[in-house]
Amino acid sequence: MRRGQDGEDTSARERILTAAENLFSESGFEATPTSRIAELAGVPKGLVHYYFRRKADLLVALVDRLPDQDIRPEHVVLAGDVATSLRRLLAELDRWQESSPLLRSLLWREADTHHVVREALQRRFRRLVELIREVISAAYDPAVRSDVDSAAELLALAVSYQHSIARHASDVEQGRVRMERELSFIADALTLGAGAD
Amino acid sequence: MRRGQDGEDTSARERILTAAENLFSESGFEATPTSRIAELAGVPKGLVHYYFRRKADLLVALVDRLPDQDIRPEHVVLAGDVATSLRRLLAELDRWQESSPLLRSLLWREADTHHVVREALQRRFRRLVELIREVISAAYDPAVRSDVDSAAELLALAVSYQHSIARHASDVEQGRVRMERELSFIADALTLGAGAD
Amino acid sequence: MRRGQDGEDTSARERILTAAENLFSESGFEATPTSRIAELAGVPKGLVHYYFRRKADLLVALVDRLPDQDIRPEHVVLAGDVATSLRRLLAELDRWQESSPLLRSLLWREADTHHVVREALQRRFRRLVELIREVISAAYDPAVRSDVDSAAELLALAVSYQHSIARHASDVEQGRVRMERELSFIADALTLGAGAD
Amino acid sequence: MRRGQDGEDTSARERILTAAENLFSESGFEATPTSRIAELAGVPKGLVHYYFRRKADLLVALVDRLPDQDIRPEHVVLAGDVATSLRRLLAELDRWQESSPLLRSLLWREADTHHVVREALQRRFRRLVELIREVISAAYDPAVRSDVDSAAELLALAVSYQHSIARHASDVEQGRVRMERELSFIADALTLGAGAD
DNA sequence: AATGAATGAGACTTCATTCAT
DNA sequence: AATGAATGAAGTCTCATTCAT
Repeated sequence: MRRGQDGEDTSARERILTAAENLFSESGFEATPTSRIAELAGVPKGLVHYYFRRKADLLVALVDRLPDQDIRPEHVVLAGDVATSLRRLLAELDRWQESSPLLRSLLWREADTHHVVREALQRRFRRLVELIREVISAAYDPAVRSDVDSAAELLALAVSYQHSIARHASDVEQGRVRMERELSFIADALTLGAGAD
Repeated sequence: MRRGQDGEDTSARERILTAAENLFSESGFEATPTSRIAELAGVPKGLVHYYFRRKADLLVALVDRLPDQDIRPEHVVLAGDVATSLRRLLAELDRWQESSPLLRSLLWREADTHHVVREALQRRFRRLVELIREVISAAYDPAVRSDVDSAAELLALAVSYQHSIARHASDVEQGRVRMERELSFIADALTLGAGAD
Repeated sequence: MRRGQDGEDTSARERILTAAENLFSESGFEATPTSRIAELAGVPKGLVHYYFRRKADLLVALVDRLPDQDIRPEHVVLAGDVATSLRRLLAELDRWQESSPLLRSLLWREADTHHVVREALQRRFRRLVELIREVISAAYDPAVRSDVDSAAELLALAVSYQHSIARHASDVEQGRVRMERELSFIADALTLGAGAD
Repeated sequence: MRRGQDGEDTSARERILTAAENLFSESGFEATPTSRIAELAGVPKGLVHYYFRRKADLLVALVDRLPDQDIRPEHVVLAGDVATSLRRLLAELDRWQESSPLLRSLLWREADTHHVVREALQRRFRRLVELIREVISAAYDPAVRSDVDSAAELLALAVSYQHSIARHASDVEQGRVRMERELSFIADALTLGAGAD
């Protein structure tokens, strides 16, 4: 089952986690039996509990496995153009989240009852706000501090909320349009706010 | 049936729904046994299923029972003062949501797997956006249409999101502060945007 | 609900029994909830138990309601022609059973566990054998007694068994053909047997 | 798993099936709780559903387990003596059915509602008719074809019906006598029929 | 290391039956 | 006489988890 160092044939443990991620996202943690995880991962039922003694351990491992948000602000910032900078950041985030269907719903879902998840979620949200704030600051020098914070939070909300309001194929494009409008609104607000000072 | 004489003593059916609302909010739909609902409502287990054949019917009934958002924009709008108008609207919303712990988490949680809930949630979100938009429009005449839409959506997100990021007692105040900042940001943006046209 | 003396609108009690008869025949006694009986009869659930305190009482009442086998041998016998006489008897029986879907399956089904039913079934089978025997005897004088008995039983079996082997529309005709052949066989046997003595 | 050393101690799965067979025969499928099956088999309740996900699967497995009717006509036929040949066949069948209390009642009982059972029953009945027909044909050459068919069917009915009319110990002997009479009747009919041709 | 049989607690649900009205 | 709310026992089935191998 295991390959030399980073073989194509992912390890059983990894396949279990991926199966769990998909099923949890689809039906929620409680409604997903470990047997279905084993089935989807193509491993015997016993192996799931061999690697993860309790079902909740899967959640913990899933959170640990979340990819680090390694976007460097420098790579997306276009000095003097807040709107474009933010647009590039969002594109980057999109690519990065694509790999994890988990993020879009599971995290928000289970945050209420699993504190491991809640903490991860809060951490990630804070990091997201920070990232946006950095991009705005870098792209737009004279910004008033408090303005930047609010703008960052609002945009972070817009990004995060994608998952609940717009969940089905048909709504994705609509969600994108909405976010573009909101991004413009915020960017304009910042620019004008500065000019008005 | 269990009324004393003033009919104030809520009916068994109602007690069951309230128990379900609280327990679902606390632990989620799947993780809440109907037996615990019966227990909390103080009724025999069979009665829960007498009124609600399947467990999911409780969710449907809960959604049906959601109080109508009967806030009239006229009551909160102060002409010419967008920020204050919005503040008054939010205060109104707060009072109105207070009665339903359900709203703050359950709806968002179960929207993924229960389409009845998802639809209700979307309906409510649309209504919320609309309400905010109306208040902004009423308070601030020369507003450019598209600006208003984005502003309304962003604020609606901020209001709605309350539930996930800031869930525990200690965070409530913090959330309120954040929302006040965001509200100001949006109101300023609108005012300035108009001036800049 | 009740009409004067024998009005068209059958009494609630009768409607319940008919509903029970149909549902029991279809799904068996155990698998039929009294609630579905009430539903089919168009009466409130409570009324079923008002008339029949225990569910098993329905079975008893159903057995009591079985129409008496009031076929008079004289009416079907053609002296000297056993085969035709039996054919006419079977036609008569057919008409008589038509009214009771119950007979064709329920009785046999529940005989094992409900002695009321078993006794009724045995009574009816004995009466059937007797009837056939009488017809044969009347149509065919010199018959040897033991022969007649066997012939009667065999034909009774053929008649009774209709219900299990041939149950669906398509098989009914086939069943009729089979019975006609068996009837002829038996009639021939009797005739020849006599001649051979 | 529970084998001592000689593998004679039947497996848990087998014990469950045997328990189900007995209880179903006794009280019918619907009226038998899986818990009582577990109890009689001496296994925990969960194990019944581990092997047979749904209760109806027990019925399917029971039908699959039915012993094949491997009686070879050659072994019972005495050329030229139809009655004796048939008597020997019936004796053979008796011995073979002895092992399965199931056959005598359950199959007929549940055929109405479980098509798996109905199909098995029909298959077995056809096979029984065929077997009898073969024995008659082998023992009695000049037989007219249609006669043989009817005779075979009638005797098959007599054999099969044993289960309902004569169910209790006291009736068994009586049933045997009846069948002997019917067998003789049929055998005579065939012999005479041939002579009369 | 890995597996699948085994377990038992407990979930949802159905239902005959009772009873106040 | 008639009803439908109410009850609780019991049924089927699921599932996380353990364990011998």
